[in-house]
Amino acid sequence: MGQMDEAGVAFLDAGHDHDHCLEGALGRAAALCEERGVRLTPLRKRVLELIWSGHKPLGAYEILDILRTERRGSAPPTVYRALDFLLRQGLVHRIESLNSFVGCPNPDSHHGGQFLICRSCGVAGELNDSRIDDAIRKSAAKAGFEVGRRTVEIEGLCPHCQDG
Amino acid sequence: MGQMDEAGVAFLDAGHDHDHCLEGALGRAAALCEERGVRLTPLRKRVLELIWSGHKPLGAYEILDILRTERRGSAPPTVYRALDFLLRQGLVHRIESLNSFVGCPNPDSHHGGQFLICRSCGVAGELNDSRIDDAIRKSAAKAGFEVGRRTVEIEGLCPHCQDG
DNA sequence: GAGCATATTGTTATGTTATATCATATTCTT
DNA sequence: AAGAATATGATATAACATAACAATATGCTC
Repeated sequence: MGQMDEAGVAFLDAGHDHDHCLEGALGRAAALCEERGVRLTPLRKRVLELIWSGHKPLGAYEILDILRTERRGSAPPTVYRALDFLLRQGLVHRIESLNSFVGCPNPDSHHGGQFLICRSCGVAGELNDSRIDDAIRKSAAKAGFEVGRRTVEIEGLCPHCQDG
Repeated sequence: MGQMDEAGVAFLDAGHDHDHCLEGALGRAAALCEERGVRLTPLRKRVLELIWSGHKPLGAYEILDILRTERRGSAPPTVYRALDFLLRQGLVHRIESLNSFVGCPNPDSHHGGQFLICRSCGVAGELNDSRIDDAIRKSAAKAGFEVGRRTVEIEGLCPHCQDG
């Protein structure tokens, strides 16, 4: 699996081993939670797993539809509470422009994600380009604005979908 | 009223004439629609006016609550249709992270806006820093991604709200 | 391991945001 | 004036999210 550089993104990983990526993500998540003394319960783990099972952002109700087939009594709060936990731990990101959620490949450092979202196939790749962040910080500083959470979501066409 | 530079933003305009800003926006909107052969009907104009009546992004249902006091039969589609029109004409922007809408100070050129949004007072200032856009374009190009709509929303504290 | 505090999940209800659909009315074109 | 296209009225429902309280599980102290 390709190593991510500063601006690396999933789209580049052609010979991408998806199962390995999922297992890796779950393993890192478990380790991180252990380290932090927070509980990655079966429910939370399952939701994270569902989110990581593809690179397409998943809506809360899509997750719920799957959970309902597995756990009786699943309801919207079931999902939203698990998502709250995963968001707080930096294990998933919310894509504002899609009301959806994706796994975070770098959960160690809390960061606002930058996303490239393909309008054709729906895949979302996370970018973490410090130059974008620098440009934002400089521009905000010029306006005397103290920067908090950043939302950067770029809709467009991924390399695989540009041919058609 | 302060002239906007490349990265100018409403927060900087201390001796800011608000009514003039509103009238200016409505005037420009009317001229643009005339030019484009599209109709800025009374309803659409009123919605735009409501959005421009403050610098805080307005939710569709906030707009609706006001419309209901003015036009019998106002309903969600009334608002969303007007918003669709205004968005298509570039007269307003949608703030994804707030599910809200703000007026666009530069409706001539279609562009994805960049916003600084104060978590304390709620005011949203539009930025249009080409360096942020350049950084995004470069980073996307590196990933082979064809850039479409950009969503850049920075939550934080505006100069006026940093004292407390 | 019994008792207690805390955290997690179950359950029901409701709030908020957005769209589908069809009817009616207005405007533009010829 | 007739017909096409656009805009609005009206009703219903879909999609997204949270409030509030009950029940259960977990961790801690003794």
